Amino acid sequence: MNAVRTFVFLDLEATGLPMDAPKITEICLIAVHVSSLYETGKGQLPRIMDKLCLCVDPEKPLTEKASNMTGLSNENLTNNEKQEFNANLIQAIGGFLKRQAKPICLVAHNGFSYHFALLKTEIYQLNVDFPDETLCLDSLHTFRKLDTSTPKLGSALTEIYKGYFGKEPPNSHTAEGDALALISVFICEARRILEVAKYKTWEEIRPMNTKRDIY
DNA sequence: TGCCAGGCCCTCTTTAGGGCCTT
Repeated sequence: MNAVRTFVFLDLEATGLPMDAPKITEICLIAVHVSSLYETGKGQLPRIMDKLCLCVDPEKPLTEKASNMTGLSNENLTNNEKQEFNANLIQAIGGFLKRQAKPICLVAHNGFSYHFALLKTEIYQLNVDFPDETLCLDSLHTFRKLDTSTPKLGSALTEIYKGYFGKEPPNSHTAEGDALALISVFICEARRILEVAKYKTWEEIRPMNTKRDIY
């Protein structure tokens, strides 16, 4: 396997958790070249980042908790005339990824069980898919593999961030805010993370359980 | 009618159960 040249940090906001058969309400992809991961100091963000952030009409009600947490609602998404998860969005993501140096690795916190799985479910419903050679890395699993004795870290993204920076991550529970927080902590441990990283291919990602009616 | 994820990790484990993490 060729060494990853671009890490694309992914965060989704959605109508709920997997038991709610969620639909995406916001997606953010931030692409960072591997050289920037090594050259950026702790507490700084890379100067060169490509960002794609899109709000999405989920076409189903948000749970109250999800709406309160994210600040997104069916009302404000509709009032802003956001489109559903459709071919335009897939085309935008596809074009964004094509601009990045390959191989590409998507990174998300709890990605294997949530973000990648949900994104794959939504993409499948449009009868399209990402290239199978796209790699995926779950930062939740990866951080748990690290020796976190100093500082003592929880494994939630906010806890990991507080462990390194001693404060709450800014703009938490917005897709861009969480993606940037993930980049910040990833940079703190980039070399160690890449030593223990266990990648999956996009093909290996299991879609989120869809046995319940999602419409 | 009721339906309530799932992969990973830890331990009071391995013939299992429970908690974490994501909105």
